[in-house]
Amino acid sequence: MTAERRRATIEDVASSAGVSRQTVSRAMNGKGEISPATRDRVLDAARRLNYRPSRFARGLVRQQVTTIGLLVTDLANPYFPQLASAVLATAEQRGWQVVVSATHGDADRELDLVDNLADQVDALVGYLAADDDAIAEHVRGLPVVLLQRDPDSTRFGAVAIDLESGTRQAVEHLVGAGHRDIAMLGSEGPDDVADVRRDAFRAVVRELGLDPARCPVHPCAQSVPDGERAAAAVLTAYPETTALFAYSDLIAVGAIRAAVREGRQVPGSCAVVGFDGLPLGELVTPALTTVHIDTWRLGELAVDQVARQLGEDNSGAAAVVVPRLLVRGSG
Amino acid sequence: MTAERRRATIEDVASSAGVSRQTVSRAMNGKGEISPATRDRVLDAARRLNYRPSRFARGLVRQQVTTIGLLVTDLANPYFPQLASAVLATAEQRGWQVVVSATHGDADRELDLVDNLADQVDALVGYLAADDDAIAEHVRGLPVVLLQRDPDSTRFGAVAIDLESGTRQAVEHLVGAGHRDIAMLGSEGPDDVADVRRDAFRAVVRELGLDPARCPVHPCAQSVPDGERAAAAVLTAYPETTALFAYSDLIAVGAIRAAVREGRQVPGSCAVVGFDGLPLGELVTPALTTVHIDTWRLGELAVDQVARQLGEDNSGAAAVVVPRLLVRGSG
DNA sequence: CTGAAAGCGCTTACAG
DNA sequence: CTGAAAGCGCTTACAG
Repeated sequence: MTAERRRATIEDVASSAGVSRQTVSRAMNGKGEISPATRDRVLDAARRLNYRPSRFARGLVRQQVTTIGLLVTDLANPYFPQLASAVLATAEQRGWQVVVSATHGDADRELDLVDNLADQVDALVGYLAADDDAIAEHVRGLPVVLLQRDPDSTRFGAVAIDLESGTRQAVEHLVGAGHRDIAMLGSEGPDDVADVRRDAFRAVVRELGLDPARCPVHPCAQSVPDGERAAAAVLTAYPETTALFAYSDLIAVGAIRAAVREGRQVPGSCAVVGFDGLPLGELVTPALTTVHIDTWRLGELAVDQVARQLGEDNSGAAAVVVPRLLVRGSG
Repeated sequence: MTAERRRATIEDVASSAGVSRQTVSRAMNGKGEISPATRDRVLDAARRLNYRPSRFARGLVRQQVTTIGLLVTDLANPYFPQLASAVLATAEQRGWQVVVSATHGDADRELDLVDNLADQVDALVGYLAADDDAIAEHVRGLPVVLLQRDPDSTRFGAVAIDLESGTRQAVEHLVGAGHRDIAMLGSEGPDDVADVRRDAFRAVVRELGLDPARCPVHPCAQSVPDGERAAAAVLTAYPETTALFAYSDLIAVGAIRAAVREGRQVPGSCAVVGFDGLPLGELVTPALTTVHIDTWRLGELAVDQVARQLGEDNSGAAAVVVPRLLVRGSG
């Protein structure tokens, strides 16, 4: 007799217990209409055979298992764990499962992953770089909630982050502390590429009556070493700079380092303000002043919106997360 | 006409395109044996109806979608993201999906989550506190790989971390630097509760001929503030201590702070060595010297072991991850 | 190249 | 309390 490869089915349990399939079903699902003796006999057989009902057969007949796909760039990026955590918790509360997938920032891969997920889940939540048409083609009617996207910019569900408000809070805070030469670190690319963050910074600079020439914007990738390099470059090119506004905490941590290395006191002779509100901001010295994004709320709102799209719930809520300045030590 | 609630089925597409179900199946699955014209017509109808084949029906008939469940304590704990990331990446390479679930350290919940996952996945990977019998009762024959568990201590699959080797590397390093008064921070509980970490530390202390009385072990929960408190307590109770060996990086970061606050130079008058090798160790000042655990490898090995248990692969590999000391600035 | 039949493993009425 | 029948939505041989 060879080792049993095949998984036990309801039929195996039924014949082993000497009953019909629907009696097995009753026992497994804790329904009434079954004598305790029979139930025990069936449950015993099930245990003995390591019987687990097929999720496919079950899902096919009772249409109520909900699984959502969560697509992030990279879980190892400190921005995502809390968001993912919130999505998991909120989904679990509703009895939903969450399949997680990571694009690693690869735009081509993104749509492949969407394809895979679309086959296996009931809704998709995530960071998608592709445009509406491309997404639509791949999700084929699957409910979608885009993270960190202006709801007006897409026909899919979306949860926005009010970057402009966050930026305003940061810059106002710096201006209130007397700063007039505030450089921004972290625009994504060259000037002719649309960049919400850079635009928000410039708008606020104008709004507050600052001199744009004294508030340069420096491109910078999203990492500590890149922040370090960019900050060093800015402080060299614009030595009169007294404050650095970074568009992510990772960049800001690098900026603190660079400033210190350049002989600046932080925040005394060079304030640094970050953006994100990651826990790691509390570990550096001085602790990072930053615009905190409530990523837990972001995840919650996204799952709520999925629920609405799935028609289980109609409570409306503005799908915008407004960041809040968190003043710690660096600025 | 009310809005269409029901999802389109293969039958809907078939009648809309004027063909039979199996022709739809052929078109959707890109099989041959279909004329281009028919295929286009079917695909058009499918697109129009937002048709996505039911994953349940499909899974039922072709038994080959593999989904694994990953159970962690809490994704927001900095120890888990990289592990989760590795599991996702390794699973994706095999074309597997990953459902993630978090226990939040709640032992009761743990088994509930196992129940849920056991219904929906083909194998389970994770941190489980429950004993073999309890796990067995809930997984009912599901392949299981336990993380950070000695393979000899369980009849399930397991990937171990050689904590003793890591501890030895750390303590030998400190002894090599001249330290004789080395306190350990982070035993889980009182002396009569089994604790691999504490035992390893004491064994190494003895092995290296240190005086156990000069190498006390202080209990401490896994967080920065707790590390701070514990370190302060130790430095007060044993002022001759010149090195702190923390059993996690979070604790170690707190220890650095406490030491600095107590007027110690780190590492000059008080060395600090952590355990885990988290990225955040590079952000603190001085950068944390730590015993690095290759969590990426841990995740890979776990998924490999799942593959073996599912019988898809038989390449054997020792399921042990040996940590490596990473000397940075703090010790 | 296309369709009629059977079956994947369950659950849900419906009889008895 | 228990079982025979039908069906969930697909795919896989098998005819034609």
